[in-house]
Amino acid sequence: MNSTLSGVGVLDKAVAVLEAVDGGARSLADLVVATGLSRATAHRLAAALVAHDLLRRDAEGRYLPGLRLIALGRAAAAELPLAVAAAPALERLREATGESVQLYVRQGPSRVCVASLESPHGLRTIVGLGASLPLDLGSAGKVLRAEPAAVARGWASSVAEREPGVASVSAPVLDGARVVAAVSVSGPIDRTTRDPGRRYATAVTTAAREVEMAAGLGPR
Amino acid sequence: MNSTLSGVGVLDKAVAVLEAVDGGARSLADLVVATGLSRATAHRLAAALVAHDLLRRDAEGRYLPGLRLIALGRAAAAELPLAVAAAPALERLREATGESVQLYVRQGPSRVCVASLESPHGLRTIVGLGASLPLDLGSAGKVLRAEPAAVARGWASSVAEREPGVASVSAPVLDGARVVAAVSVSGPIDRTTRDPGRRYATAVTTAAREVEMAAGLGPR
DNA sequence: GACATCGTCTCAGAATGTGAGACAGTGTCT
DNA sequence: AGACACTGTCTCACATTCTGAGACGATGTC
Repeated sequence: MNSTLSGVGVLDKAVAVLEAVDGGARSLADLVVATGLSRATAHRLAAALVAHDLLRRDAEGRYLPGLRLIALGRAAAAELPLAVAAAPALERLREATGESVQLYVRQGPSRVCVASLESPHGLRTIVGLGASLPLDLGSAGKVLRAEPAAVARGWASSVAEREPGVASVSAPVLDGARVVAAVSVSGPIDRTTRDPGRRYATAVTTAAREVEMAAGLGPR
Repeated sequence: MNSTLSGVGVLDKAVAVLEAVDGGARSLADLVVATGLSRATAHRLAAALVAHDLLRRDAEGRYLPGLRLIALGRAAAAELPLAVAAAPALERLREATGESVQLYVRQGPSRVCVASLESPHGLRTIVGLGASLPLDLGSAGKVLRAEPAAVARGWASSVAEREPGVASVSAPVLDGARVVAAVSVSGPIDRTTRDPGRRYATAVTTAAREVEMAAGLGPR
């Protein structure tokens, strides 16, 4: 199940417990099956996490993510200079395209959405802030993987790759030659057409340059 | 022995590391002084947390809160039925008063802000979502402590108690006789006057009743 | 009434985490 | 140039800490 290289330790188990509750309220028994720990161990770790407010219990005794996490989450978001610097450029990109806009950074074997603006349309792409998406699917994945074709052209597109009915165009945010993030526009194929690059590539690459400028980076 | 505050264990140390970085980027040496751990231990724990994306490292090698935290934080916020149910009532309260509005819940020895709407005024009270504030100061503190005078009257007020220049009025959100949260309005004394209750008590208690209704609770 | 399932707690055994110290790399004085 | 004071990283023998089977009382369900 869990595949990080780590000799099993308390911390790894505690994190497993923490991640088990991020889908919703879980009873102790649920935690046991989700983590593979023994009842005694799951109970002990959960109790310890509760003591630190990383977990809390509802009236029925089930475990929920603790309130401390919402403060830590905000600290994590605030400590992302790129996301805050990028905000104005992303806002302009949303206005120019009318579609949902996201900023992704690479995170080990996946990509994490660190900024998300939604299209004003009724039918729109929605990616939750902090959401973890696969690196091998979608235009942003190509960009973050530094796929040769994407690097050469300065942008990448995908149609119904990660999600049916959705197309997207992404451009790399560069620091020198290093890809540090991907600016992405996505929307329903009906609006984006099956060749979304034609429509949005210019706007997206422009936005990527603006982000670099605002963040003090640059392609050099 | 005592199960409330645990004797030192890995988990407690890991949490100490996690909390050390929520103020900003920290070098390993910073972590050592902040946590009191040995360099070797701090390094090992930090590395383990990085593997779980609960910590990350910037270009200079310093430790920052990890991106996984922002997803967990959002999950924690989403899992707060009270906060989501309260949103419309709080919005109405902000419109009615023109001041910043917060919802607090008790958290052990302090109170945590679980919903925060800011006043449209240029000069306004700002309380970060997830912020942890003292329970012994401010009108919301009185309410959450179930201070007799506050319970009897149905609301509490404070002037320049927690923060100079700021006054607030809070009302309890009740489930039966139990105080589950505090609805709070706060602003600069110049606007709220030195008797903020006169001005806002009705609106705040009304909002508290609306929150109870929306959350399926009630004073009975 | 018998039975299943829940959360909680204890305890002996062992696996796990621990800190001193070695190490290489970097920056700063003299 | 050297000497020095820092970094962050890693190893290793030791013992502290965590572990899981199982007992327990409460609840819930046939």
